[in-house]
Amino acid sequence: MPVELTPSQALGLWHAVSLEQVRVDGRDLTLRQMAILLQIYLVPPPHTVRGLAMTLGVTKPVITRALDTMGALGLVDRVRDERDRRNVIIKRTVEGALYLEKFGDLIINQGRNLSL
Amino acid sequence: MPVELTPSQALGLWHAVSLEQVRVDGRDLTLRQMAILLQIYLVPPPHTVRGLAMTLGVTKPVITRALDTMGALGLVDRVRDERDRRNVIIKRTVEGALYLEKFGDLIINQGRNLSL
DNA sequence: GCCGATCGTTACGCAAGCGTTTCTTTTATA
DNA sequence: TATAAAAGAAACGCTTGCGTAACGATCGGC
Repeated sequence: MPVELTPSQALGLWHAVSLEQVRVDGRDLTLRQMAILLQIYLVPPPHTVRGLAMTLGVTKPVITRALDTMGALGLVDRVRDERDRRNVIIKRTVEGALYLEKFGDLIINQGRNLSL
Repeated sequence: MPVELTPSQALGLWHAVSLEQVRVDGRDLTLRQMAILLQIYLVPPPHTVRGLAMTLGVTKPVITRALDTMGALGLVDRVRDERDRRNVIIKRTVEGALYLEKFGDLIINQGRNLSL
């Protein structure tokens, strides 16, 4: 089920959502952090630091730091993998799910309000 | 012409675009910078520092710094307003227009590839 | 012409992200 | 069992963005 957008709609949607997100959310996640968060919540687990780093095309410390930040915000959680204790499994949280649910609503509403 | 999206489509679109943008673009504009850039290019001029600050709901130094950064990247330009020399008029650039055109294409393509 | 108001910038100390490198723990292999 | 490899975190110096406060330049009203 593809989404067909005109150039005006595409940029207009991004514009409206970015604007509203800046105005409303004090947290101000970076694009990388947002990409990581969405990857964790939209792609089936398990998620590891190394896996996320490869998917995003960034180094591992970037993922570690992003998880530190978003963990402090309660958006994600980390648990040792007991089957291979070198790994860390990144877990979703209720707060993170709520955050993305609200963000999804924001996108939907701004898309609905587009009048270009 | 509204855009109707399901929650999966909304978050899936944001996910795909963010991911691709992280992988491809080394510039890594913040959400605020992106919102400012889109405001400049999608809303009829003139744009001033104060106006952008009010629209975004942020302080003026935030705008000044964002314009510094994006100006260094060639994405925007600044010109003194000769009618009221206190003002600075923010100008669009060819490079900025190309940047957003490519970004719009990215959104359109990722939307088209959505298969949720 | 003066003086308060407005506009954008700059300065300051601080927090957060970056890339690279090093370290610790754990696992796999010879 | 000794050793190499792998995963994630921590350390390092650096860059960039932040909020607040102060600043110089310019305008408008008296």
